[in-house]
Amino acid sequence: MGRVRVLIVDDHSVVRQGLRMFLALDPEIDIVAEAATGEEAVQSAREIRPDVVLMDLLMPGTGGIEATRTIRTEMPDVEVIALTSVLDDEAVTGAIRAGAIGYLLKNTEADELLRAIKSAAAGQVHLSPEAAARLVREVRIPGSPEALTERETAVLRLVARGQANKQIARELGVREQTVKTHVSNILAKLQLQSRTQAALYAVERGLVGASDLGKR
Amino acid sequence: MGRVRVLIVDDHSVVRQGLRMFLALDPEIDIVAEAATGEEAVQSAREIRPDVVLMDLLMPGTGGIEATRTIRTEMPDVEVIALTSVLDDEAVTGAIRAGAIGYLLKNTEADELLRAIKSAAAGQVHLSPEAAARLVREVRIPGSPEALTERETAVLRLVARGQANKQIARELGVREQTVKTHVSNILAKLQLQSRTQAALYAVERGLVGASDLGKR
DNA sequence: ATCGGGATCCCCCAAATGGGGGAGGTACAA
DNA sequence: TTGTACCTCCCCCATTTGGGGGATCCCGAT
Repeated sequence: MGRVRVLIVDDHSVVRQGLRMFLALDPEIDIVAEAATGEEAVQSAREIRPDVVLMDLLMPGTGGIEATRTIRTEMPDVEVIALTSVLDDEAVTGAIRAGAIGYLLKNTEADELLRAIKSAAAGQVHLSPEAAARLVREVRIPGSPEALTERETAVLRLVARGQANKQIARELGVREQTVKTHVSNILAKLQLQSRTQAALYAVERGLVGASDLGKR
Repeated sequence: MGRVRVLIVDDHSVVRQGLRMFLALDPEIDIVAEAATGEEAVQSAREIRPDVVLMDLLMPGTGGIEATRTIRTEMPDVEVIALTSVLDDEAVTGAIRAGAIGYLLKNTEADELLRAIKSAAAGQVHLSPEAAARLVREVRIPGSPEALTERETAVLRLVARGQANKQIARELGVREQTVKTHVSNILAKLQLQSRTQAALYAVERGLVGASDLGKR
């Protein structure tokens, strides 16, 4: 196949310059356009149909996530890589839900960025390790359950084994109060009403090994 | 006759790997497919018509017992061997009632597992000694302590969908008091301490379909 | 240096849950 | 007829659960 045709979207021209500079060094990459806003990005994507869009998420006006969603629904063959300086759960999961195939931080090395672009052109997912970590915690499901913390996950795992707060507290070496707090937060984040629902939720997601169910 | 065509069903890929590894050593065994859920197992059985299905009972979603029932009613020529890590009366009798021809624990020796598979392919019953013991006891004592009544089963099914007593009462058209009584009796019969445990118990036994879990 | 997230604990309080009784009704079988 | 099992509902009461505050500590990032 030919060179990978790339659209760069970022509101800072310096960033665009920098990206173009060092992406141009790769003979397989072809920078076909640039955009400074979400609207421009969508417009440009419509006209030139790039293979890959490098999309900054933090932009004035139509944000990168919104632009990503529009592009992906209108042009499923155009892959979008989210490129941003911040790493937070909402941005990561939002971008992925909007249809981004990759998520990279701006401090990624040159060669990793190149690999990501080529992967995306081939339709393969490429996430920065950090972004991937965020994602696995957040199971992709409508209703956008917020990511549970490590401790909360541990508690949920025990809830899903049918244990009462008191038992969990003993097992984790904390007060029952603490467990109660965690359980409350879990229910709030997952938008559930009872520990039984939480337990079922965990089982559905395979958060507990099926074999663990018998451990009573 | 030719080699015994086997379908492995287990939600843990490690277990599948392990089983395939050491079953592949026998020249008479042919692993033709694997499945990770009850649905997959049924689907796969329909497509490839294995001689024997090695079925894990403890799986998230459609449990192994339910899958066994479906396979055996649809495809009587496909034999199912229940393979699980836990040994309890409900699982044993449930699996047998669902149509399993064998019941083995996961810690059985390699050669016994092989014998069981070949026996199953020949339509012969093969139970682990412990399972056999449970079974005779169950048959001899029909008034088994774990037999839930029809109404109790209905209640348990709703408990396993994460519903509160009040909701269940409304759904069944009775007082909340009645539901409480049923739940208490269920817990007593199954020797459990909480509704969460009851819900998990029901899921393990495939009392609720995987699709039901989402019905909240 | 400050800010925020995470974990830990506390109080109060309402609701849900679970266990112990009992008590009608029906239906089916000994 | 007399059980017996099942379903239904009730009372009382202890415990558990869940929600609302708030507080402290630690740690990592800004």
